[in-house]
Amino acid sequence: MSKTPPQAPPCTPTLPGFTCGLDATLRVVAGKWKPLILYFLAQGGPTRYGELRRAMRDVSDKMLIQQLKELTADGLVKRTDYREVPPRVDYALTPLGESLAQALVPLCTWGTDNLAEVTRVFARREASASREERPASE
Amino acid sequence: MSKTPPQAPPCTPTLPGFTCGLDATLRVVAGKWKPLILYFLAQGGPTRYGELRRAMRDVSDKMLIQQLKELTADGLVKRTDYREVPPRVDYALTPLGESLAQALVPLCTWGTDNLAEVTRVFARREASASREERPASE
DNA sequence: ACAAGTATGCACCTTTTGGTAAGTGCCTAA
DNA sequence: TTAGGCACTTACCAAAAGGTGCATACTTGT
Repeated sequence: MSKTPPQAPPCTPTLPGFTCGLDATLRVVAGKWKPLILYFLAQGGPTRYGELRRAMRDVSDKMLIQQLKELTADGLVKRTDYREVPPRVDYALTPLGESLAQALVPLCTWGTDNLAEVTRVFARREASASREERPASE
Repeated sequence: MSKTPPQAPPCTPTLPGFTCGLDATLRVVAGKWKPLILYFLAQGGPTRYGELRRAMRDVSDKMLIQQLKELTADGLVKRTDYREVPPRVDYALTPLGESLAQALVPLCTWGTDNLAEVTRVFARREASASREERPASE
């Protein structure tokens, strides 16, 4: 028995509109930046918009704002607008958001632990990607 | 200065091409079906293509095949082709894939635990979505 | 006066993603 | 003979995701 399905994890099938709990979660955190935002907020505590923005490089204003809005609407983060003269706003996790951030920790750990393999994977992907673009030799 | 990161979780910043471990992981499992596939394989052991297909309703051949291909190329699942007359192929997790599946467990748990909230979230999303489509009343 | 920073909003556009439908080759059941 | 299942493959398309850049309203710094 080389592979023994260890034990049935809590992936209850036949839920309302979801395939399973994982499916439900994934739909909530779908979006290029949401998990990162959650995780970021989980580490630094309440954070101002600009800080977040600078911390997560490669994110555009539009995207960050949009994702923050959704997370807020979904009750995962709380937005505080101090209604000051130069605008000041900060974002913090709600309890719900915090619990989700906790659930993300193993993924982060996995990524760090297997960074070597992941890096190789991406090297391969990009290699084949560029091969497709230039069918003719270098 | 004012902001003290409480304790540094395993989200090592300044990695090769990734923001952090979480970022790395997310890029590997990006794709509407990948986490589900991994999770599914983690539960059921080696599975034939058709079984997977039927189990994950709402997935098209194109998508399932494509994602399985990528997962295979990325070393997360192993494809076994029995080269039989009516084609027979099955898929199983590699050790790497298995470890990633483990890391997904908390997400699944979160989803099941917070199913009520998640469901509400989606109800709200769809409500506002339809409101946008039909600016004028129902 | 002018640039810059603050937190957004908005219009426009490209890229990516995902879906549909058809086809392939081979075999079995009716 | 026709139908259907298997495990895909391909071409074509629509929708979603995401990016750029400009605008806002106000203040501070030069």
